[in-house]
Amino acid sequence: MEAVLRAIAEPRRRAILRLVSDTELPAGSIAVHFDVTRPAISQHLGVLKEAGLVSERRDGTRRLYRARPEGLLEVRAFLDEFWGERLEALKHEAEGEERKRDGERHRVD
Amino acid sequence: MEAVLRAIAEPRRRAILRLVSDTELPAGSIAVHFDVTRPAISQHLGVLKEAGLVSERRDGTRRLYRARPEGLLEVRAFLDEFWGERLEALKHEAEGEERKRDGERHRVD
DNA sequence: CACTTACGTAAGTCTACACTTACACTACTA
DNA sequence: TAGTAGTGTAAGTGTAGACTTACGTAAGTG
Repeated sequence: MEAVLRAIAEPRRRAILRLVSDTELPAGSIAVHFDVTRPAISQHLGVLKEAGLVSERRDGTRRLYRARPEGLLEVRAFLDEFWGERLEALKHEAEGEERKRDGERHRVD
Repeated sequence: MEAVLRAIAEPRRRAILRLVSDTELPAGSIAVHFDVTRPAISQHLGVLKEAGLVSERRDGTRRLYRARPEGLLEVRAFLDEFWGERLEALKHEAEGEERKRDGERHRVD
């Protein structure tokens, strides 16, 4: 739980997660999207993997990374734990407000 | 968003949030639950307030804190953003597994 | 007006961490 | 086998942050 939260608290790591959320990518391809060095990204990937937020698969000399949505389940559980019902209510309120304001259609789960 | 995640990444601050999740408490009463000094807790409360996760109300010399569930909406939104449907599916799977395993009844939202 | 209560804030310390450069390693290729 | 591509790891640096003690401050109380 703590590892997951600390992992996603870092903006660069959230960006990495977005990159591999629906595509499997080698470390190098991920690194080129950022203005920090490749080893820095490698370390971020290590943190994400340690937290269970990405999986690693080897293909020759490359290492392919992909997001592991299950890793976020405990965060979801934390949110539901003591604020579940209240958050649900607030979410629907917010969506209602938004609908009123801009007429956009929203998913209601 | 980042402020919120950084705030809840710290275990002590999550504990504080639990304390004031359904009760309004003065800073001192919160501090006695922990083995760190009162100023440390005061600083944690400052971080939580800055992140919008607690509200502060003054009553004489005391400051009463209460959790602000709305502060977690953006985290909820982050989870839904690119993993919404997948997480939903996984959650129901997990609940199904649990039900099979221990026979407990679970809320299905 | 002193004094106390209930706090926040300042300043300093120690550790965690995001980053860098340099190096090691593994798999493939001529 | 030598060389190259793709990557992790080691070691060092600078900064953020969680903590401490000491002090400041606003609101009640004799």
